[in-house]
Amino acid sequence: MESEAVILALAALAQSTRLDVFRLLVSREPTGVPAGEIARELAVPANTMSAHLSVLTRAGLVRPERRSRSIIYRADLEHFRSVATFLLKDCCGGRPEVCAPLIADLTPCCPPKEPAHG
Amino acid sequence: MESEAVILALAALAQSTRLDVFRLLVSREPTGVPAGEIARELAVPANTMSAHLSVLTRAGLVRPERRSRSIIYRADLEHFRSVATFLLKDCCGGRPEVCAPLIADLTPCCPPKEPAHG
DNA sequence: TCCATATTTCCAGACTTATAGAATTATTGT
DNA sequence: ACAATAATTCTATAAGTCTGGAAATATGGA
Repeated sequence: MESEAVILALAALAQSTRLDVFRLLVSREPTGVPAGEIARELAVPANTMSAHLSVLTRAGLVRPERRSRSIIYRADLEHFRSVATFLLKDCCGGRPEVCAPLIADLTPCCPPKEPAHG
Repeated sequence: MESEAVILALAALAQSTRLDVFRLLVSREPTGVPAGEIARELAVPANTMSAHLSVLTRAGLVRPERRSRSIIYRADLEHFRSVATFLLKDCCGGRPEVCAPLIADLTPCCPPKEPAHG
């Protein structure tokens, strides 16, 4: 991942409406949400929301797909993960003491795949 | 962590000079680097750099400490980690399939503490 | 006190972002 | 073709950011 792409993603998320949109779309994976409904749920005018969705799309964090009259937006979790990876490796490279507690913190919600016996 | 604080941190890192500063300071932990040297190494005028350092400081990502005539800046890795945790739990809550590969990706560089026998 | 060093604050200009009204485009049904 | 629905683009305004020259502030040494 290029640092230019990371900056684009960080800038996209560094705005409260857009952070809310991204969280909403993550919570609605894998179904996605039409643009109008996003605007309604977050109480933002449709055209303003359209501008925000365009920023998130350019940043690669969401992807639009037309379905009949609606345009369904979905979070691109792969892209988000690669941004997070860049950030953490940047920080972690040579400094395990930083990421180890983060992994410890994350593991309870994301258990590494195990054979089902416990 | 408040989402307001996260937005501040994301905005601070969403700028190439500041991302470079943060990376530099992470690589120079725990010694830190004086403001003037940061400016020199990144080829940015001192007053411009001062503005960027102020943004990073307000965001909680770095901390200044005066030592004689110099002001030494250090990365605040704890704060950075709590930003990363917020972002990933936001994404991860209920969706282990997102963070599991990230943990897998991170683990080689940040081995969980083990008794020394390997 | 006077000077040099290190950094910040003040200020202004250029640029970018956030917002939303009005108009436009795309799709579907009658 | 016409109307209704869904979303975007056009446009303008207000607000915020980035940059760096000039001035100001803090520190330490002679």
